[in-house]
Amino acid sequence: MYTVDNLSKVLKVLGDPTRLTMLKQMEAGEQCACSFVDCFDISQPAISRHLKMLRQAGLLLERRDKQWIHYRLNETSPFYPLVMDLLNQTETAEAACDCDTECAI
Amino acid sequence: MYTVDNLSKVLKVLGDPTRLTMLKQMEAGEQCACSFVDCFDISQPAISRHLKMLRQAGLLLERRDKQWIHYRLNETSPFYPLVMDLLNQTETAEAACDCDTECAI
DNA sequence: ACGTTATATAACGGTTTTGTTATACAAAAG
DNA sequence: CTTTTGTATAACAAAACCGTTATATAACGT
Repeated sequence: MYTVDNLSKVLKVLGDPTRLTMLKQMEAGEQCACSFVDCFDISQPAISRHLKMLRQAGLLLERRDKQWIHYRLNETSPFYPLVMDLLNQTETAEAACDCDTECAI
Repeated sequence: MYTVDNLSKVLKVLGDPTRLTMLKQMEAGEQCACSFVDCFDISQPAISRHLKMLRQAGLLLERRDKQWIHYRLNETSPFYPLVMDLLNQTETAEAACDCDTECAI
């Protein structure tokens, strides 16, 4: 069971279209931070902060590979089932977002 | 299927402890606006605005009875299943909140 | 060593949120 | 008609949010 406080904090983090789209993209698997920078029309520092909020909410895990940092959904988060449920019910981001990730491992 | 935009807007509205607690209380059935005023340590206008946000998100329906306005979950909202799912997984508000609703119909 | 690429942080500004108090409106009660 | 009770709106202030640019850090490539 969630508490109202814990759940409302996570929902607040989820309640942003940029962050929700990021999560949707990570549904397919690990994503390099640089791919988000390519996908969105906001600055790299803005991307970095959105990722930080998702991380601090415990929703993401990161893996460093050389100079690239790859983010993925944290399957051990108590909110992971909720997040997956939401993402499953959400349309794929339309913006095709050429995430061919040059930085692919 | 939700769109990222629609879902993020609703999650933003849900991402507040006061509003989430309000919804949790309405899980049990219709609630008079005045009962919320008794329950929370915020002013009546603040309560009124939280209710308005929930209403505008399509999550609530209202029923006027004399001078009292009763709110209930909108079961026809496309987000109703999601809201119920969340509420079911959330602990009952601890603050006993003497909602014996003097204003009972 | 130096420059380049990827990421994070700092500092700042505009907008939104969330509370407040004061006031208006609606309905009931005296 | 005037007062009381319940609810909504207006106007305002403090805090949070989300973007920006500038700068720092980390790791690689030459």
